[in-house]
Parts: sequence; structure tokens; C-alpha cells
Amino acid sequence: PSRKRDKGAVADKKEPDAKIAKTEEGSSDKEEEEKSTKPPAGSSKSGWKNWKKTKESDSGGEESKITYCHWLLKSEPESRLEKGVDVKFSIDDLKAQPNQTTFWDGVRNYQARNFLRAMKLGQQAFFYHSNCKEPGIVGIVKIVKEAYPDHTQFDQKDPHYDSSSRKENPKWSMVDVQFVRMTKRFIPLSEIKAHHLAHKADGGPLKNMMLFTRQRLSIQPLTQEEFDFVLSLEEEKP
DNA sequence: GCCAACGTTGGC
DNA sequence: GCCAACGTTGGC
Repeated sequence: PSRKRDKGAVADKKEPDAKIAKTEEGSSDKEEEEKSTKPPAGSSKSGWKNWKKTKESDSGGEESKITYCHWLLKSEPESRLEKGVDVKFSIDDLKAQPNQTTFWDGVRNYQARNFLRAMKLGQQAFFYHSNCKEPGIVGIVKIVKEAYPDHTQFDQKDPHYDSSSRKENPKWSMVDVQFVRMTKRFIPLSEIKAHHLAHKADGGPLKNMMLFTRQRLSIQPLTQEEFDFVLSLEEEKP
């Protein structure tokens, strides 16, 4: 699960426009809670080392730590029932919410959750339409509230109810996001993928993009370079 | 609708 | 802790 449902209006408030923070990424993909700065010692098959090693630190001699400050959020724009509940949530649905803001509930994957928890106020994310006729990026949103417990994990009627989660120590988190703008044009997955493939050969900015290296992750970080490159595509002719 | 990718579960 | 079975994601 990943999603978002069309009921997540959030009470409005004006947040002071946030500082664009740098994100230190420290997530793991396993069950444990906050982990410290170091990766699991000998972890072999978890996804961590793969993205951990993708880049040298830019400050010379220090611990290599990728800083992500942009994100990609997947959501399904077409109706689909999950336990009798329609999980459709398109960018138009987001625009229709009060204050064009919603909570991003329903994430039930540890790695995705840890990325949610790393999100900082004011950071921008691509809104990606998945599982539909034309998958791709349709708009930009920003984080307007950092991670807090996802109440739908305690709701038995919710398709993402988790009976194993305790109120005292909630497993799952969500953030609030607000619509910023549509991209100047639809940026299809196929086009991003073509660049990814080319960049794998020539070392370009999308060579490690998680859309392709962590295919099923519904919440993904992007480096500044990845974000900038993808955004530059909106200026090009289709 | 098919099915590849890949995360999770549970037997041992 | 291994790994086969199973379930889900999501492109095509």
C-alpha cells in the first residue's frame, strides 16, 4: 500500500513559509525505529547499501551521507477498490481539498515510512500518477507538516488498518502536503526512463534514480541533481 | 489482465 | 537465519 485517499482534508492554517532544509537521510528499511547514523552492520540484502554508496560525500573526508531534499510521491489517479474502499487520489483531487492540502496516509512500507519521517517543512516533491494509463509526473507539492502518527492505522474500517500497531507506539507516520503547481507539461514515465537508461551509460544525473532502482517504493527521495534534471524536462517539447 | 519485481511471512 | 511461498505494486 502506499496511498492516500480522498478524505484527507486537513484543517487549515497558514504556515510561515518554511526554510528549505537539507535532509540527512538515515532510514532503514526494516522494522526498527529511529536508527542512528550508521547503517546496519553487515546487512546484505536490505536496500540500504545500494543507495548509501551511490555518492561520495561532498565534503571531502567525511562519512558519505547522501542528502536528499526533494521527494517523489506516488498516488493512483484512477479508481481502484482496496477492501471496498476507493483509493483513487489524483492531483485534481488534491487541488479540490480545502487549502489544497491533505495528509499523506496509508504508507505501510518501512523504507517509505522512514523517508516520510525524513521530510522537512517546505521541501518539494513531485506528485506522480501511478498504476494508470499514463504514469508520470503531473505536479509539485510541498511538505507543510512533518511526520506525525497516521491515524488510519488504528481505524478498522480503513483499508490500511494495522492491528499490530499500538497507540502508545504507532508504527506508521504521515505528513501533510500542499499543492504548489502543475508541472508545465505532463512528464511521462517513459521519458524519464529513457533518460535514466541513457544516464546509466553516460553517467548523467538520473543514473541512480530510485523510480527505477527501487521500483516499488511509493515514497522516494531525489537528489538535487535528479530533481533539477527532471524539472528541466518540463521546458522541453514533448 | 498479465506478470516481473520485490517485500513479507512462516516453516524448518 | 534460510528460503520457498505468498502477496502487492505497478508498468505494459
